[in-house]
Amino acid sequence: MALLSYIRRNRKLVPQINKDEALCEMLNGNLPEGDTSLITLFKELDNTIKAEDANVKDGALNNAHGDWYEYLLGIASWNLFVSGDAANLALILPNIRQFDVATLYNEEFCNIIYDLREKIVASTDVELITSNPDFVIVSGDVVRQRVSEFEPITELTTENLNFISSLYQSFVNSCGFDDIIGYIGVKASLRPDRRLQLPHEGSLMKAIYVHLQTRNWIIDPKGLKYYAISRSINDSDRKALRTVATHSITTVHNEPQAAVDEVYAVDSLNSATDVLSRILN
Amino acid sequence: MALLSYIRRNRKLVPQINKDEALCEMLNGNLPEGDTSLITLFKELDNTIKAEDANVKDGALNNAHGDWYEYLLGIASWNLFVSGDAANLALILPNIRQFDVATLYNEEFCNIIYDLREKIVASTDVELITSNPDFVIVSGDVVRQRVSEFEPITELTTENLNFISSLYQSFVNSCGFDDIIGYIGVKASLRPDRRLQLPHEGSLMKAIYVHLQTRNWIIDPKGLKYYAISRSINDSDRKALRTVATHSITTVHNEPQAAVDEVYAVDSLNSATDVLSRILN
DNA sequence: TCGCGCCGGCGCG
DNA sequence: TCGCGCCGGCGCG
Repeated sequence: MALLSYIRRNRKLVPQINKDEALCEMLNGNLPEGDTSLITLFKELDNTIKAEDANVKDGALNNAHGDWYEYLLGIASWNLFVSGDAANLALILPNIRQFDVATLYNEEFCNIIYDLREKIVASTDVELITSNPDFVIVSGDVVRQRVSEFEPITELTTENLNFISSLYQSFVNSCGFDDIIGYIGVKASLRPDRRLQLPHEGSLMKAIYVHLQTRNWIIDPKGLKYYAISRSINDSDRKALRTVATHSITTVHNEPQAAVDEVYAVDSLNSATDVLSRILN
Repeated sequence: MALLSYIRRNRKLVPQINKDEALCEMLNGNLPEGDTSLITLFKELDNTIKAEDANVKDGALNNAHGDWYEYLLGIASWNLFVSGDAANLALILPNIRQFDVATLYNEEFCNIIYDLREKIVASTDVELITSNPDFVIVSGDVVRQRVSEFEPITELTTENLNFISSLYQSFVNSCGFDDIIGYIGVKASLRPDRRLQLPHEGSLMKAIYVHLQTRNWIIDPKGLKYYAISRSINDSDRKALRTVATHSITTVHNEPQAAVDEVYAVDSLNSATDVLSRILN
């Protein structure tokens, strides 16, 4: 069937979803309505895919949900910045094998991070490992320095999805200490085990930031923010995400600091815009 | 079919696996051979179950694998202690809603942990949350104080599974500072995201321990160990699990300390015995 | 080929 | 009822 261009079959005839094409084709190139529930929408898209090919595994849909959710948030962030209603921009990041987030900093700070990693490994065989955050928040200043065209995204096309997911490349080696405002951990859904990946990531990013600050005698820094966004969040999630960044509780000198600064439920493009205007201003 | 006592159907006719019974019945009450690969074994058990009822979902099997793996490690630990070849005992822990690990400590230390949690929450609305570790390692001394019968487990029965998974109850309020030697994070398999739950847990348990030590002026403490065990471990897993406990890198005074002290691949009862004799001695 | 980071569907108390 | 903590099956570079 020609319509099924977003489901392919590999050499073993296992169906494989092309995540970008699937989203664009099923939505006919249109962004979801502003108030459409993404929980509902993704279930409908799942049903469409399963109706096309019942052999599609749940794991494939799980995988797609993660990207779809990031794409829609990435578009909301871009459009908000283009409209002039956001001071800063949230950028989708690829995985850590594809991109080292430290290289967003200019050479000076990037080298300090390299140096920190090396020294820690060399002295004690201990590492500073977390997954790449889903989004990085960069300052509007650096965005205007590095990007020249600011057109809103009004259509869901694979070109547009490719644009927002590779935008980060424009910012390599271009951020000063204050140009990386923070990160966002994004999950389509939470579980009591998986949600702890967020405080881990927040803790590590903040510990590295504190180290940068110390090494450079930066007095009274702005601080690094780490936010979490999911389609649905309950009270236990909120409580767990208030977990302390452990580097801040061993001495009495510092106030204990949360690993995740704020947690937001975002289940539609409208709420994405609302939440991002709070985070990005 | 009468044989299917370990697959039940709820009111909506959805099949449900009784995890304990399933393991015992499928293995006919026998422990796996010492050199049987658990990866292979679990796949065979999955196939048996799916052959009985094709509607069993992968999620149900995932859930069962976690328990089966813990049961077998719990039995190996018990038998090792009973045989006299282990100084300490690793106990299966339930989830955090069912049991607060802090209550394993005697009243004095338990109250300090309560106090720490309260003060942190009251002062800064920040929490100290992680999932319960899968296993706690308690000293042989306290085991001999609290348990009177030491029979090896030679059969897989639901009674025996119930025994090893509720043994922890014997140790409530009975551990001094040095009687909780450490914890073990156990996962049947790892993924690059899920494996980070282990350093998070290790980091938090160690930060709490350091706090106990500080509050009690304990000089030169033994330290708290956090181990990780999985059926299969690759180089990236090992590297990620060497991630630093972040509380140990903010000051120059302490040596950076790993959140996870050692990582072991355990894919058979024999290797379980080998690894546990290293951890528990 | 494999490492990354994705997430839903559990059994149980 | 729901919170806990379980984990495999992805699409992609």
